[in-house]
Amino acid sequence: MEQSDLCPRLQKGMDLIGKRWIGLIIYQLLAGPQRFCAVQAALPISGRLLSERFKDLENEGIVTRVVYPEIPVRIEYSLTEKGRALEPVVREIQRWSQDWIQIEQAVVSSE
Amino acid sequence: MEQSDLCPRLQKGMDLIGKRWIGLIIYQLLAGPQRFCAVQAALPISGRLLSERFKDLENEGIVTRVVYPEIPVRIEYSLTEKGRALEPVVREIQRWSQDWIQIEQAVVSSE
DNA sequence: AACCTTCGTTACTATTAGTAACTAATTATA
DNA sequence: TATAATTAGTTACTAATAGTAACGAAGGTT
Repeated sequence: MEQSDLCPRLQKGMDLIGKRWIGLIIYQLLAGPQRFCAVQAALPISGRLLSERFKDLENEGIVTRVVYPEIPVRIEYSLTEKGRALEPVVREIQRWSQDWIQIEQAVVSSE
Repeated sequence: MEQSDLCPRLQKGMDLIGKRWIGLIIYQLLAGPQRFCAVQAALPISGRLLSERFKDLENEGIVTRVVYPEIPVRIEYSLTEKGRALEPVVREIQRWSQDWIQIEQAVVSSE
């Protein structure tokens, strides 16, 4: 494993979106800032991993975390400009999925 | 982990491209049909995983595997129509990476 | 006091990734 | 004839990541 002239930026970008849950988390946040439990409710992801992913995304400058010291504390996650710039990527994945992925229906009986 | 009304197609699509190496393998094959060792030489991926990923991609109908019984056997992997349809996704990831990812340069000294 | 909510963390198991050595078929080289 | 080389993998093993479940802290409510 010692190559190559592969563009290191593309490599980093692919590593980022080629990581479980990242795409769907960004898709969720494209709908607007959301709190932890809202994202968790929208996706089949556990709290442990969501917490880990939010930290990664903060470190990458894709997501910001804002604390509102309210009744029970409210913490909102939202996309930065860098994060919103991923919208075309998500849109293209969405389009491809609609065009090329079919859902297999459970068939009860053909009688 | 029991939700939601998330589109199952998008979920499947995200699962697919949100898997390590998949994006870069497709990026490589967009340059044209290639043999196993060429893809391996172009990416920092081991034979074991590349073999596994090609099998997955064949099962998904994204890649086809053609055997040419030549001098040493030649086996070429290429994208199907479904695979080529991922080009816009790859292009958008490429564009985003160019725009938003910077490479940290190693600095020897500032003297 | 006992319980609820939100936003996590900790501890543990299961799955996936990475590394290295090996195989089979054929061909080239010493 | 043995030795090595190439292609396309596989096998065996270790390391890293994901998934599950239970717990914790900081408040508020009953």
